[in-house]
Amino acid sequence: PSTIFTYGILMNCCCRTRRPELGLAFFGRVLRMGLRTNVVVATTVLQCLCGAKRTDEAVDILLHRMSELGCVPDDFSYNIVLKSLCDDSRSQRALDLLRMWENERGVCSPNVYTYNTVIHGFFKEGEVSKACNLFHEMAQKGVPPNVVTYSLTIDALCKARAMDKAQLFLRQMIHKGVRPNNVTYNVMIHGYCTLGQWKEAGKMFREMTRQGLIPDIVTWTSFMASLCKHGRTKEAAEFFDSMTAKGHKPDLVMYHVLLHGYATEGCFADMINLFNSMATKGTRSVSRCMDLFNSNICTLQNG
DNA sequence: CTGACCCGAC
Repeated sequence: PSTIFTYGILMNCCCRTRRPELGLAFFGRVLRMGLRTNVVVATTVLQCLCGAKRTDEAVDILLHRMSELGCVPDDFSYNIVLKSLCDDSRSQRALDLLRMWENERGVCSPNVYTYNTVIHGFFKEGEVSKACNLFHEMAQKGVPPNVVTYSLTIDALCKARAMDKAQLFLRQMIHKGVRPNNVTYNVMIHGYCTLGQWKEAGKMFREMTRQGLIPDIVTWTSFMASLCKHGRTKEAAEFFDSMTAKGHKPDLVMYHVLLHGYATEGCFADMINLFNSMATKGTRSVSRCMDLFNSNICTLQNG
């Protein structure tokens, strides 16, 4: 009953559970069985290669081998490989590939995911002007920046301690009708907290809730991290306690932040207590991954 | 069956 679709699902699963080589092994079976590959499965192969840190092979397949397999790369194919190049700190190479894609004039062209990926890559590498050029270019080419584009730009400005410019961008996006989301406000709040500008952070927090947005675990964690960095771990701990008392489940990052705070201030007894409560409460991220894997295995067997 | 952004870390 195995069709190319079931292999696609299985390979995707291997990728998500961090077993890209296994996914590639399944693709080997697809080839041996003589099943006809479609563009989604070919793109999943790219994803597996990228996950296995074999980006150059992914580029080669994207540019040369996909047509041999009888399919045309689509926007997903390009975006996945571009992301991998950017993750490897080769954003300029990603931009070159983006240019090649534009010149192909095929069925699809770079979209908002594409630009966001490469802009983010440039910001991460400190290539601010290249990132800004792309920001302007996308709008000119009829791809308006969305909430992600603005959020990652605002994040870069905040990390460069340019809070005034970040604030300007926030106003600009609202003016252009792009609604800020939790991420947008989280990076602003984190920016102000990092600089110890608690008052401004509070303003952002109130603006966020006024917009009907609900602060999430990232909001709280970054707030706690800033408290710890300013030698106020005790307040961070009180915050943590009130959160858990309200039934909010801390995640691994939140524990790490508080543990690191305790460690910095030499509160070793508190560290041990927290460590023990961490072990009993546990985190479910790993088991969730396994659930995903199992349900997809079932799909395969039923197919 | 597929893609982009925020919190830690040494």
